[in-house]
Amino acid sequence: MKQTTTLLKALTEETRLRLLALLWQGELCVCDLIAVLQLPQSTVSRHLALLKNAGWITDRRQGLWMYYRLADEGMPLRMALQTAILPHLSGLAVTQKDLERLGLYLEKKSQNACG
Amino acid sequence: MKQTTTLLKALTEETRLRLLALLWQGELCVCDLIAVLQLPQSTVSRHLALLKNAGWITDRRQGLWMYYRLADEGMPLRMALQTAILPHLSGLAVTQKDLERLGLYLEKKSQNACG
DNA sequence: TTGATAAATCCATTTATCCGGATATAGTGC
DNA sequence: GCACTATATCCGGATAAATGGATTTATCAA
Repeated sequence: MKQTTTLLKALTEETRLRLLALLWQGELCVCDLIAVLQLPQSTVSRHLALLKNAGWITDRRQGLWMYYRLADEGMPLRMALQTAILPHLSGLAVTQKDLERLGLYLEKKSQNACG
Repeated sequence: MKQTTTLLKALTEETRLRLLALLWQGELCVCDLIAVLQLPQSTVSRHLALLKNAGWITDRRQGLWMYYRLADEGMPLRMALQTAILPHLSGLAVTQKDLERLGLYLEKKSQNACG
């Protein structure tokens, strides 16, 4: 039961839902997420840590950057919740704005990388 | 987004999950739920009110008794979450004990009604 | 109207959660 | 080792939730 409520508690905060919706698009590093959400670094990092502890996401270090992505198949409840929630999130205005910002941000980032 | 988090927040408390699992069995009145959960009346009543406000359950008065049951079809997100969570809950030890207590309680209750 | 019962609401207290600046840690390159 | 950057963690204050006893409200029956 504890594990169940931990999993669910992780979902009850707008910033964390926005993070999950963004990570649904694929792997992103913390600095990407900070740029898109436009929130303080400590806030984003804290929410990511909580999502990770709850089992929603996993991380991977590459040099200085930490990349986060949705966790792989695992707990059936988590998979079922994911199926229920992610499509719903993508219909919300907040999420759509975030995804738009993400698109612009990644575009600009790739230009810089080549220039 | 607010509605989404409200719906999810309602799920982040053990007592409320136990209530939902019990009501999955069918309509029950507050006194039934108090008897099974063995918690103070004000605690149970408060959690029921919260679940109702979030849209998870509906109530119906019959004389002195208030009967609660899971809400009918409605918000797609709620239905999807329900589908994800209720089967999971019924596999948990806490829920199984509750259902067992419910069975014993209802049996005793029906005997009293006839005797 | 009165008395009894079921349930909701109030209240004060405790507990959990969130926030963001400050600080610590980890990795990179010189 | 030292400077630099990305990220994690710490900390004190603010806000939100949960708790359960006491009180209130609603309903019924005599």
